[in-house]
Amino acid sequence: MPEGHTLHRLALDLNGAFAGRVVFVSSPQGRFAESAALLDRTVFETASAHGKHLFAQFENDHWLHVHLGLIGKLTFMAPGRPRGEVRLRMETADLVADLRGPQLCTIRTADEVSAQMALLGPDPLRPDADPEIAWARISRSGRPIAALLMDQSVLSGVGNVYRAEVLFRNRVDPHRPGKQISRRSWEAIWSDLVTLMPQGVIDNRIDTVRPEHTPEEMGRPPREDDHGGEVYVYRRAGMQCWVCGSKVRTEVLAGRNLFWCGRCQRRR
DNA sequence: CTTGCATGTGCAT
DNA sequence: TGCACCTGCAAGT
Repeated sequence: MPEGHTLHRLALDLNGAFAGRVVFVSSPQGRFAESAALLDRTVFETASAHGKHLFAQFENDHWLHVHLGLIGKLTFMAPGRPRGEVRLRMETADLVADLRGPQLCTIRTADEVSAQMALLGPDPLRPDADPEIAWARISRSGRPIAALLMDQSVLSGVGNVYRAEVLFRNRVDPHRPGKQISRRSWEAIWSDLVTLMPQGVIDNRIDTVRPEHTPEEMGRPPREDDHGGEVYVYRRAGMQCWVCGSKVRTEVLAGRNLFWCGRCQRRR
């Protein structure tokens, strides 16, 4: 489930487990063995996330840079033999963190980390984020707002679930070009992300349904969506919109499956 | 058992 | 625009 909230949650969990401690680092699967040796038995200083990127600072200007991609996972468990293909293992006497299937796992210097962060747009989960930087790009672009929200150089951390849900919650047509989005709508979208995403970090899942639209309020049977949360439109193609009852639509936009309600989402 | 799909990105064409 | 990457899970046989 790697959208931005997942990486920020992992940074918190890594800090809770390892910050300030000497850690054992290895690569059971072997592909990260040389790099793991550089980190092994050194101090894990601190972890942080920017968008979908995870950074962990170790001693000696060694920064671990991880991107989970679509299928990568970082899981915690009690010490024991690794199960499956584990690219990177970090551990202390009482806790193990195993990384599997990452898109990217490499060691960088502080300068390289800064350069990487400079490529990323403002992250709604970071207190230092400046939404004006994103608005400057969006308000000049002819690309659909649904594509701009996914572009990590415009803003970072939003993935396919948050893009569909934040556009629904703010009744914005996903196809509307950025330059035709009103300042008012953009401010509503950004502030909604600043509300939704920290809740995602706390819950470790994405829930977007407002209290007035919960199954109890709407007289619907309770259910869990495939991704493990309650959402309005994501992966609900062909099903009834929970607000207006019309069919949830889907199409591929910016290379990913987009979901939206053609009746509810008409705002500029 | 096999197949297909997925919350992502980057490279080739 | 398409696909390769790589793992887990759910659905189908």
